[in-house]
Amino acid sequence: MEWFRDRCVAAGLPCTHQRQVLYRALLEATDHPSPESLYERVRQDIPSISLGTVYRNIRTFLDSGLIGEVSLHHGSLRLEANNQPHHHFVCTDCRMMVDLPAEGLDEIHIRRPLPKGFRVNRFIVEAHGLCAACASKKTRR
Amino acid sequence: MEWFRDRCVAAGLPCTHQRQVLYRALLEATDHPSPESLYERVRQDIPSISLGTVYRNIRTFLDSGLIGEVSLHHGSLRLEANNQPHHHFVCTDCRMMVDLPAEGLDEIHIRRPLPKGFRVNRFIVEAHGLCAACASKKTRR
DNA sequence: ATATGTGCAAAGATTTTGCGACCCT
DNA sequence: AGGGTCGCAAAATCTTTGCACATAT
Repeated sequence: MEWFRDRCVAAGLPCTHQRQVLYRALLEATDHPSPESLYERVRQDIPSISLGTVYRNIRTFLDSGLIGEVSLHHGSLRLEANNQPHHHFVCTDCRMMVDLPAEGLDEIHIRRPLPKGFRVNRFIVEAHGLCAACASKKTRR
Repeated sequence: MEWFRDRCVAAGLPCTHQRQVLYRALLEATDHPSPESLYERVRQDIPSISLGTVYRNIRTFLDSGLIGEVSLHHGSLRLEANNQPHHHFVCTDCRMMVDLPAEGLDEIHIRRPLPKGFRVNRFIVEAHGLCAACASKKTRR
């Protein structure tokens, strides 16, 4: 775990005790935890830590690319009436989303069994990248 | 649009003016709108509609399966430290999530060009379905 | 006529932010 | 020593809910 200190230095971040414990909790988690859930785990090591600090460091880690965000649209509900099978392109910068018709990608085949008892109804491909507007914004600087 | 009345009847829902306008706005949208964004659009037809009604009917539509939710984890941030390429299984009932190693699925090939200027960094497959616990809960009744 | 929906406003939940004390380098 | 972080509490967002009146069937 000493390499975490190096990654902090590389990112220009002070390596505080809170950050070490928080990052370790994220490494050990296999369930894509929420901030609240992480807070519970971290409190077992640092009972005095505040939820605000958890949120603040999560944002810091995300901005430095140390961790990833699974829920690209957690900010608010996103809806659709389209019930045809289709996929999505999501811009990781501005979070805009457009449909990709199912014919645009090859069908998906499972090569390994899913966990026991799981039933899949539909495979949705999320193409993560940059939309035209955000891509040109990035190259311009 | 008269068929919307039938779908309401089928779902046991009164077909109010607000619902008709809201549903039409969803049909016409191509951008996976948020509740707030829908509210703006619907207000052009019904200036007196309230944001609460929009939220309430969105929930009603979702529960009846008339529309779909794109953001399965909008409720809160979900994080991961795993930066290996992998996919996700998401339970549409309890929203739990597990990783599926990339080797478990065939590689994804694009057969149609993406919209001009878009850059894809990564394809992530979301397998939507029911986890073991939720699946057995459903069959039991 | 009755059950359900609507508008309004308050409450709940999640996330961000301002402030003074404290820690990392 | 000095800049950034921490804990705390208040503010900002997003969403749900209780209530009295209106609407759909």
